[in-house]
Amino acid sequence: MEKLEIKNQDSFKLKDIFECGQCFRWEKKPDGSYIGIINKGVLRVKQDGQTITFEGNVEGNFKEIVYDYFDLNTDYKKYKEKLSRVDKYMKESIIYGDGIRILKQDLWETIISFIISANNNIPRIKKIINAISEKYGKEVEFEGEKYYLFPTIDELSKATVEELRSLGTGFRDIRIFNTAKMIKEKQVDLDYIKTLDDSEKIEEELLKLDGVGPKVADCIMLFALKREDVFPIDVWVRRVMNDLYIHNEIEEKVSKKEINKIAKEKFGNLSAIAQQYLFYWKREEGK
DNA sequence: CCACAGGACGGCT
DNA sequence: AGCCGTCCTGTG
Repeated sequence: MEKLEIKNQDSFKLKDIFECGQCFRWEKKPDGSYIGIINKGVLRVKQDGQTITFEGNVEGNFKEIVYDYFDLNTDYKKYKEKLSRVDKYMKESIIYGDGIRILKQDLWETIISFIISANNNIPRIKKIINAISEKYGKEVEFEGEKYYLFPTIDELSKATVEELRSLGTGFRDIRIFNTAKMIKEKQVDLDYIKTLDDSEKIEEELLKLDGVGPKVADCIMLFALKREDVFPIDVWVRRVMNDLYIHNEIEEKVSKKEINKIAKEKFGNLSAIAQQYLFYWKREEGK
């Protein structure tokens, strides 16, 4: 068991990070800490004000993995200062979601997770990902309990469509099956994608995968590849953007094109970060 | 029992 | 290019 303590950490709140809709494998424990299964192992994170404690077992250098996963080398104050100047809405949303950070998650796991997210809600997405991990992933032990890592490409490629369906994936079964196959056979090469600089080129590659449309591609690019210039548009984002900036009487009529244009104008190359604050603010408010 | 919520896709114009 | 019906499961 390894341990790392960080003091004076700003822009870090467990709830904001784990419940802003970016991740599916973190659970809150009765003592307020969170336990998460990342691709390299199991972690527990505790927070006492500005002091954060990470404990766990991971493959590789513990500190490096924690810093990388929690994006601890990025100064969120800079983002927040810049975006607060956009308008009063951004300012308010940043006060609300002050502790948000964008996690840097595993690309393969993020692709499958967000294919599952299509037309789906968070509790069910979590349930499906846990079921898939339990069936195909490696078992690991942490504090005397059993956990299951998200399956590797090879492990998940062994799944049949029928098995995937039985795990509750619904109509997404074939999409997961096809995408796993395409990635295993390197029709879409994840290592190649990681070397790409141009967001448009990355999107083009991701869209080749079955079950990956514009929204899912943007989420993958943001949550696994740290692209700050994307703008994933789901019903909530459309709702927020219409309420704040567009004011169309029929929300469904607002086109993605129009939303993207306004996002570019207002938030520039930080559109993805702005979207996280806005989304979290309005979604929590609407609960 | 029904209505509703949530994106990708394919067939249509 | 844009519109719309369909896909599955959980909730109220």
